[in-house]
Amino acid sequence: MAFPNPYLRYSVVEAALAAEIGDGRWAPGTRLPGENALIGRFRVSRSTVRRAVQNLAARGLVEIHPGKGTFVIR
Amino acid sequence: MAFPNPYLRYSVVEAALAAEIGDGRWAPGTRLPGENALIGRFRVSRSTVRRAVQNLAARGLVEIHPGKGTFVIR
DNA sequence: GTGCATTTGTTCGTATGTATA
DNA sequence: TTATACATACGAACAAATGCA
Repeated sequence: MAFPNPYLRYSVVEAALAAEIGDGRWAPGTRLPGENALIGRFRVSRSTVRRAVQNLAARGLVEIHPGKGTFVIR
Repeated sequence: MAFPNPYLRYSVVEAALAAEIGDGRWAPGTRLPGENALIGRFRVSRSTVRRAVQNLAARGLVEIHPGKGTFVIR
């Protein structure tokens, strides 16, 4: 398929976070909510949150720092 | 069936790992590569890897420890 | 220096849905 | 219909890195 299925949970989470980063809801350098917070907010599992965040990292939107958190790049 | 079909993917993975254990590539007590590593190495799905490894466990070649890994017995 | 809490990393367990032969 | 195989998704446990009191 050419386009990712928008109903895939990790895609939903990823898109929501990417949109908020694009909107400037989080300034560059700020920390994203942690995995537990995202789990609560999106009502998904940790693995789903992790997949979404790792996709954002692969897209260059965030940087993940183990033990510290995930930070917005731009 | 008396003999497993060698073209079944899980049998291929199972046989490869069993051969490597028999060859001593992994000493007893060492940890096998995790499921994700085997997925990448054999280019199969997680369920296929899991089936292969569980067959090895049923044969007494490995011991599976959830949250830790899979370890060679002999 | 020690211990604890927080956060991300890793690994296996399980269930479900889809596609294929 | 059954068996294989893949992907998604949830959960649990263990582990490592970090920061702070």
